[in-house]
Amino acid sequence: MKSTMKDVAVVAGVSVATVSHVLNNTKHITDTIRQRVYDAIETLNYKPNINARNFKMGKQQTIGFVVPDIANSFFSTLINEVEGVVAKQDYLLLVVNTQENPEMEKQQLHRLTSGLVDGVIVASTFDDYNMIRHVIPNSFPVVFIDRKLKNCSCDTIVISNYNAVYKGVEELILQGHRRIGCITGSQRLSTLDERLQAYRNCVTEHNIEVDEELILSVDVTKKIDMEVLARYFTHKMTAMVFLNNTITVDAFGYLVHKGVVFSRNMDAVGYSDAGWHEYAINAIDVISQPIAEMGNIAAARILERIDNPVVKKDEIVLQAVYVPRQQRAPVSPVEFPKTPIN
Amino acid sequence: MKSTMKDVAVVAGVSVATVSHVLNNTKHITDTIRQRVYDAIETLNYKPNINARNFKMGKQQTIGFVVPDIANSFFSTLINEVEGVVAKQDYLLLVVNTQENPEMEKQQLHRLTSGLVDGVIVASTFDDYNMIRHVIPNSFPVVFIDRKLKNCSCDTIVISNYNAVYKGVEELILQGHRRIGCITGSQRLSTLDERLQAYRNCVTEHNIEVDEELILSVDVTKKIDMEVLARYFTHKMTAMVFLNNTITVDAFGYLVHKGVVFSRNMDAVGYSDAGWHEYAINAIDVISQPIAEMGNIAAARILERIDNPVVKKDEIVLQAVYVPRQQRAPVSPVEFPKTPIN
DNA sequence: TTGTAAGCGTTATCAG
DNA sequence: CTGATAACGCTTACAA
Repeated sequence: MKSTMKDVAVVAGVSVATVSHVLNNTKHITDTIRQRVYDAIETLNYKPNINARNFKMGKQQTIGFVVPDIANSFFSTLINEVEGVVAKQDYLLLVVNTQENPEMEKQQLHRLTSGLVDGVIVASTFDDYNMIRHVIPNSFPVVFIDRKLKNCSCDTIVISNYNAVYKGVEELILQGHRRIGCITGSQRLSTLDERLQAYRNCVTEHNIEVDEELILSVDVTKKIDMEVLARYFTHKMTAMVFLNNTITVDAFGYLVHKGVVFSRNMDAVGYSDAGWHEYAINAIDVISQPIAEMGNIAAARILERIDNPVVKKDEIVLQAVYVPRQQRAPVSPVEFPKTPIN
Repeated sequence: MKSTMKDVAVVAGVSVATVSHVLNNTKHITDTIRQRVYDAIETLNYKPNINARNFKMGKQQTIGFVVPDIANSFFSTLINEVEGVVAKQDYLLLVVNTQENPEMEKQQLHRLTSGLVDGVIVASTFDDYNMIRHVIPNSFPVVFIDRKLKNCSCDTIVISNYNAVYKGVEELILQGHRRIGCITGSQRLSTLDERLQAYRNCVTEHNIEVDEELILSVDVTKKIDMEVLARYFTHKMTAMVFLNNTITVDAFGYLVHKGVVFSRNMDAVGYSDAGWHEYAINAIDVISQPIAEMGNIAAARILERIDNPVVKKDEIVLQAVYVPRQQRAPVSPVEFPKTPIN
């Protein structure tokens, strides 16, 4: 049977108040009594019921982090960043994984916000706050991250990739490329849409017609099917744009496997993030997102809102940056890869 | 101000008991009253305080999962598996990340087990239960996973890699390789030690002297430093063994980058897991761990222990399997890679 | 310095 | 079918 504070009090021959006070250092207690209490705790193997405490105090010292895909390195680095910050303030970060499933996200948000955590950071799969408004108590501390929701008056921290992608594509064009492929994803549209739009705009604004066959949309929660890639790469593109980290890893790996040597047979700009080895970063241009910064800001912000709840929309937009590879090897732009790709 | 059940009762003109009953479907309530309650809930925007409920019930419907490195695909796939199982039983899986830090693990275990969760699955950084015994209440439902602890009478589910690694190394030897390098990690020793031991034993038992220079130990929580790899690969090995997934990714990437073509210049056996693209799996032999099975078993087991706490050690050992690549290209065994590695 | 007792929001046991 | 009310384990005025 679990022992309670009352048991401890009895064994120590004091009152529960005293026990509570020695546990929380909230009043000065004689050393002798203090010792008696400690002894009693020891013999009873007493552990305070944190749940009773939280209930009484109305505070949990926990923060929830809702992510759509825990296996994506973008989110796992984010998690590590956030954890680093909140742990310092003695908060426990509870991570829940929605698996890109809106229904799950709703349920999990509901549970987290009804007493499990003091505040929650959400990388949502929804694009409209009205879809989840009813599961979140009014003025509950929430920070949305990575994706902006419509009709939402919560703090939101996102990364704009428009300029970076535009710059990256433009660079490819300036190198002479005309057939530039682009692989995007079908999920989390608001983030990927912006990037795809940058690609489209950049191409068009450089007087190249957008060839829809060069645009491939894949399920970013799965590995890309090799057959799909094989079919796609028959379109004789001389350069590629990969619109997120998992796409980059998969497509890059595929192409290398097929004998493509980047910077020679083909140019590419892709996403780096964690999980990447330097060899790849040196082979292609990358777009680097300020993940650490976003994590830090989100963590700081949620802590602030917990301390000081306030109904105020505050939207922070960080900028991804385009990082060209160091030594861009000379490349004959319109030349088709020497090693056939298929 | 947050509204309570009492407020709802007042607005609906009923008693708190009634409100509770309509909320929990625990007694038959007239439709009219039921509707009045629903209306009151609606107008007050009432959400039950889950914390008060949990406190009262002594049950959380949550399970904790303590992992050392959330960014490692081994653990993230495990998380997804476990989540799949427990979610079906209406449990919320709370993932906490210890970042391979024993002190953090201890604190987090302490907090989780003192009321936050009903049971906990732990991939521990400790190797001795006595180090954490005092933070876990007696007979609290715990399932250890991936790593076995000394002095521990909890359920434990591990994967034995000895046979698989032995088989893999043996295969390399049978192919004619004599200088077989091995990269291992300095953390989570009990798991990696077994694998390293398999390597050593296999080599020795085939009358090859173990060359300590061929064994490299790296920090598995970081990317492997390229300079370290460069130095290491001067030792003219003709085949490699990579003892976990992150090592495999890093070293494989490095070597490919340096122009090595696996199955031609070099043979290797490594770890696959998620996060891998097929191109790599086809290039080297892999050791495949039954991650999904481990996750499912662990989840089922913790649920069982929560329902029916029992002090009984039960140790389950799953077996990793060696999976040779399909078409092993002809390879001149002792030939040094044509492309210099450095 | 220590003890008494109220109360946090629910659930559940009784009566009505 | 519905309503009082005790109880869960703890914190915290306030009293002694």
